[in-house]
Amino acid sequence: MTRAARRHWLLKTEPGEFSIDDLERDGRTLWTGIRNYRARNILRDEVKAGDLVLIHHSSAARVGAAGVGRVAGAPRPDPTAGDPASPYHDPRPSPAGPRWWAVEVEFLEKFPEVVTLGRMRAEPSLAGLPVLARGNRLSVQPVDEEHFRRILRLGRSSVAGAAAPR
DNA sequence: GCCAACGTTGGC
DNA sequence: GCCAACGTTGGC
Repeated sequence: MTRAARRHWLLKTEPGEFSIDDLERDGRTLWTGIRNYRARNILRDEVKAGDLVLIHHSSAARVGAAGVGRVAGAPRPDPTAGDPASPYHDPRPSPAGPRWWAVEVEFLEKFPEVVTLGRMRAEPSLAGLPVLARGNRLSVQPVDEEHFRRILRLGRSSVAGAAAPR
């Protein structure tokens, strides 16, 4: 383990817009449309190529971690910000350089079942995970490596999981 | 659809 | 720079 250890993140998406299935189908995608400064700062300044990300479905029937991806390149200016045809178009001038940033994400795996927020909350070892905090709206969030591993384990074992509600 | 929590805007 | 009003997010 080096000091420059790979970091782990959670990326929110509304599956009605873009889901883990879409990412699996496409193989990779440019993760655009982040329009919050705190999320932007994390994306632009901290996310590195090779970092692993949980793909998190929000505003969905099953809210939670749906799979895993990997950051496939350095963050770059979000092209949708300058595209009048995009719902994420931001017409404001940005004289000091790009305001919004995006990053390429490649598909790694889809969990057999979404690891729901309820499932995560039932897991004492996931205490402190930012996405579980009340009122947390950040669309790019850090995830501890240990938390990441535990969610991965939950996701991979969810079919065989004993406590899956029907 | 409700509504709590958060973020942004804008008058002062 | 304060802060109230407004808009958005997002779980439920």
